[in-house]
Amino acid sequence: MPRAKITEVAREAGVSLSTVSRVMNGNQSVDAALAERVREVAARLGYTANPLARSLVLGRTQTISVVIPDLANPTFQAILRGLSHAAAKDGYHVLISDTEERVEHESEVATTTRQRTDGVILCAPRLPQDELAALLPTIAPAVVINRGPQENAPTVAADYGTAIMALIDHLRGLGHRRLAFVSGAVSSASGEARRRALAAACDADPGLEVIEIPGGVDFDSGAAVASAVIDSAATAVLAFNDLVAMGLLSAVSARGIRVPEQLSIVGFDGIPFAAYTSPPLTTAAVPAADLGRNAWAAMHALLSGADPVATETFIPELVVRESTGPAPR
Amino acid sequence: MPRAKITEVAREAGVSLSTVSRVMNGNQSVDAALAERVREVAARLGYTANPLARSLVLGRTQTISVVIPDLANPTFQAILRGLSHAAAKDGYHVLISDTEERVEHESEVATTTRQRTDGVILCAPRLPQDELAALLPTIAPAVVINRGPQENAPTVAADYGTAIMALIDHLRGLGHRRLAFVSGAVSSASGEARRRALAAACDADPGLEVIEIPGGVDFDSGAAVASAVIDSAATAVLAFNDLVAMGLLSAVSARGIRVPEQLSIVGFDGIPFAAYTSPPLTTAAVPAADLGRNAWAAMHALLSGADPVATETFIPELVVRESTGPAPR
DNA sequence: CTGTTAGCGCCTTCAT
DNA sequence: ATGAAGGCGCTAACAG
Repeated sequence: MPRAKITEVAREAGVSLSTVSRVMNGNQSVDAALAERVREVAARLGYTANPLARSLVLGRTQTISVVIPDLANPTFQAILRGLSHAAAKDGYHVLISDTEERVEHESEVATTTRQRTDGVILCAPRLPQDELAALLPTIAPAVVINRGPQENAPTVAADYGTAIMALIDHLRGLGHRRLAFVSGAVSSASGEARRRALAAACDADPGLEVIEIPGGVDFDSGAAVASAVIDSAATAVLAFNDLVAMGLLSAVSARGIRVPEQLSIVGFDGIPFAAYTSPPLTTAAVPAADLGRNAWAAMHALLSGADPVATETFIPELVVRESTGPAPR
Repeated sequence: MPRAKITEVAREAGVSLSTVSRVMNGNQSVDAALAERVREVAARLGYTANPLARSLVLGRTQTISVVIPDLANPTFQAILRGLSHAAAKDGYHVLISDTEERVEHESEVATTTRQRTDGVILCAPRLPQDELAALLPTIAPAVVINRGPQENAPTVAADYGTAIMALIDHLRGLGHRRLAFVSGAVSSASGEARRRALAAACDADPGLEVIEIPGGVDFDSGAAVASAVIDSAATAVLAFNDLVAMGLLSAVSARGIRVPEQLSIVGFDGIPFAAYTSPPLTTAAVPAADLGRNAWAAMHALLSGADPVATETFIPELVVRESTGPAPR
């Protein structure tokens, strides 16, 4: 019960505030014996410096703000986890904000939370680039996750384009030529990256065809596009993420379609559960925890005045499981 | 960019600090015209009161601390999500701490984070009751999740006992008499509740047999006990949670055991993914987001001086899916 | 080496 | 209705 204030410790130990403060902060310039006495009194009183007061005078809170769009999404959860563990290891606290996919609030949340923290790590896939660019300088130091390189903040991101390529190559290798792409309903940074990669793949291989089917980002939206996918006559489908893939897999299976014999499905993200569907999902595993860990490392560097890398990129790993197989016929 | 301090606003508006403060806090005792002018200047300068300074003088931070044992666990994630959404709605921030299942740190984390927040919501299933009891008064106000009623803090919990009963009744109804229980390796509050319910069921029905198999709390530990489960000759198994159930389901399936024809499996928690395994998992759905929401409500009441309910209990819902079926033979 | 004196930025009596 | 002054609890010059 850190009820005790520095004043009481000082009085009890018969010294001045400054001395107590020095001792508590490990300032060597205090007589050893005196320091020991102070420490003892402090211990006896259960004294700990009030972090708020320290923050006010020191100008730092030992806390960072993390804003993410959706705590229900396993990928963001993993990012948060890696981040929070890493920050904790360095003695930092994490203030978490879930914007619940309401893009209009992201800037404000970032700004507001920034005031009570030392910096913000921003995961805002759908925030328009110009807004983001305008926001960043006002909340520095900031680190951005899963967006292209930024003017005013280091960036930690997965390379969605390359991962999509790997997925496509995998499918092409299996003989698939007509692909469906269930895109996230909303235009996100990573969605764009996916789309670009798809387009590039089509350009490179005229025999390849990709039908884009608008969808969402969760189970339900995956299930919802089942008909559209089937109607598309595609032999393989790239889902926006594993959640969508799982919803889709479940829905098409329910309609008697066999995966992968009649339809191959690939997910994206590599959430742990993707290994437990039936059949297990082929996917591109985004090292989300690493993203989080590295986002913290970048922030830590910023906070420590070290010069951080401006852009860090992770290549998702292609994980081939049983939801993909040779193209039918 | 809330760079502006109250002093600048005051100077710019030609008034005193106090006036600005009053205006910003909606204190009516300020001349309307003057107030308007101040507001305008404040807006122009992008002024916002420094939350840290306010916290220091006001003695409240508008932030609560949430400590949970494992951010990788979907149930805790859901709790956090419900909690954070509810708190945000009331204008509160959330400082999140993941103790990574290191029970020895839970007290300290709670104490430390309490100092920078207005209260702590504690999810510490394995913290010994006496330690918890000793801790609570020192971190008040506190709210405890998923533990028995506490002396010094309101409690929000799922009724594990009743849920286990429902699961057992379901299995008994299917003719199962020899059950395996894959217990979490560690003794947690909810683990005890499960065990008690199991024991009670055995007492009530001498024909019922329950073999306890020590396990963990995640996929891998579920897979790890596959042999033990098979060797136990049980016709149905209650997994500690859905994760364990999934790992187990996957492992026994790989050994050619058909679920539920040869072995019924039930999980616990009702994580979203449990619906997507093959076969989909019968489970007891803990309303985790509700737990979180209500934990916040309890904290909010505490913070507002309202008298909160001391103990709130949620009954998990039995969700019957295809992983359970009639006992073989 | 230790104590005294200023603030950090804001809110709040207390006067006026 | 407004301003001046004190203090929230602590750290950091600045003096001794």
